Amino acid sequence: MNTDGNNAAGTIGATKTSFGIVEHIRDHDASGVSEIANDLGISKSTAHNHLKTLAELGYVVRQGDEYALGLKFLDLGDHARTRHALYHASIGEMDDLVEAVGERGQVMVEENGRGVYIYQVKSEQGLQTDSHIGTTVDLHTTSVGKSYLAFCDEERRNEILDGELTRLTTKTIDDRDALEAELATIRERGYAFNDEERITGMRAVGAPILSDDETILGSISVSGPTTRMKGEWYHTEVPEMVTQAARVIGIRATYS
Amino acid sequence: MNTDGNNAAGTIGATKTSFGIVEHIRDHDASGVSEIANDLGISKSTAHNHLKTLAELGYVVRQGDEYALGLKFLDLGDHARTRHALYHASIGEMDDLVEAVGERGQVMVEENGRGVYIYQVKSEQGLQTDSHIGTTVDLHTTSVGKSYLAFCDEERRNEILDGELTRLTTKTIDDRDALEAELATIRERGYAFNDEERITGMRAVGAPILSDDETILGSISVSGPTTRMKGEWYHTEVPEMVTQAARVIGIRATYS
DNA sequence: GCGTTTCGTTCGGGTGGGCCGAACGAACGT
DNA sequence: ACGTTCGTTCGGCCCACCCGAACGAAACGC
Repeated sequence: MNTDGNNAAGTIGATKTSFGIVEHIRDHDASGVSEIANDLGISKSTAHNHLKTLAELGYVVRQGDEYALGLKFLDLGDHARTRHALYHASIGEMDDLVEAVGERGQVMVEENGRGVYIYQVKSEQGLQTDSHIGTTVDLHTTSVGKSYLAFCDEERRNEILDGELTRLTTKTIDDRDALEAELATIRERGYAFNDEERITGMRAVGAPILSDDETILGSISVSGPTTRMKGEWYHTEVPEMVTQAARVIGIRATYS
Repeated sequence: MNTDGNNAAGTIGATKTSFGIVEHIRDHDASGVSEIANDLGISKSTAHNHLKTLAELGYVVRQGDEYALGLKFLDLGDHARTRHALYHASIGEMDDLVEAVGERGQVMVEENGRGVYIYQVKSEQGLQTDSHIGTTVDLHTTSVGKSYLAFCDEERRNEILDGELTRLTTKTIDDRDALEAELATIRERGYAFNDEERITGMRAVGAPILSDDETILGSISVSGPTTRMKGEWYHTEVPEMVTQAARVIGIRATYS
């Protein structure tokens, strides 16, 4: 009765269902049994059994008559990012960078062909956007992502850029050749701009974090509205500060 | 062939196995198929199938010939704590508090009878301890936990303190009556001390975060070594600052 | 106050798939 | 070149996952 057919052989259906439920709860903040059963196309009793199991394990908690995500995921998430040397190396330095620039800063690593923010520092002028810790983004639409693409292996880059380049704004670079040209420029000067390529009205400056053996660990950026990110400040001073911070973080990451 | 027997009726075994694998990876940073199969008492092929499924979902990633936790957990963990109004309310204020006191600060909420740190601010004098984001602690062994116990419903307190009170140091309050007396004191003066009750050589000052309708949302604390946490500073000045911060956070949490 | 709806939960029964053991292939290290 | 150990694949058995139906509780409207 499943409409799928996308079952790779030798995979566990129950696990997929459990995580499907978890993700449903994540996307709705909290969910009830019937709602989940309807949305996922499973029976109420099945949804109930999964939730009972997840609750017993501590991964979901009851909130009145609904279920919410348990804080055990916080522990898992922390372990996941602690693996990355870049995380420890960037913490203090990013705070300094954000203070100096006065705009939001973020640290990104690549996973499964997408960029994941593992650390984020808010600036004084708190500007709400949709990016949180753990948010994933298309690499070609951000300054952090382009920094990464510019400095990773060509082989890996081809794997990542294999498919269609999604277009998020009118300025998104969705042509592969144009993107390669942009990456060459970034590779040459050592940092990347983002001029409203992901969100209209937002600009950013990013730079790669390189280990001492030239392998790329991830990248960092600061981002703010076009009203403040402009002129000499945006084109030379901020890039100077970002690349300097990236150098320091790279060094700290290699000696950890 | 399972040695357990602890299967509550109507729960999904495959889900338990999958999360068992995830937790094994967490505890070992990275694990291989055979290692997991041995430690969990399952066959290699079963472990393989679970890992294949988890990898397909993006919750584990291959690292050479081992598996590590994927950053998808970071997203889930962030959503789990974002549910708590206390998290947003405490961010800026805790940083200020830590700067003023000069010692590490943490924010705790209760889940399943244990305390979970959802935010932590390191101080200048970086002191390494074993507590991270997502760490769980016994409530009766910390200043945050005792603050919570002192101000939550009596009914809830009885549920939580039902079992044995684990003893972590010679100073841990492991007697129920003594603990109740301590809680009464805390309730009266509005804040809690921790004098080497969890880790020898560490002291802390904690205070509850109360919503305007007197319900408790969690608690905060600052903690440092006994060499610095002493005298008038520890006994009156720090408590003053902690309770003041707690008041502000409580107000911010109710109007969010 | 009573019908109505919708919630979460429990209960069996059927069968699909999860689990295992054995075999295979590759990568080391000696 | 050998032995060991890794990850992976392949069949088959039988258990447990999934479902549908029935139950109990709570919240609604008339």
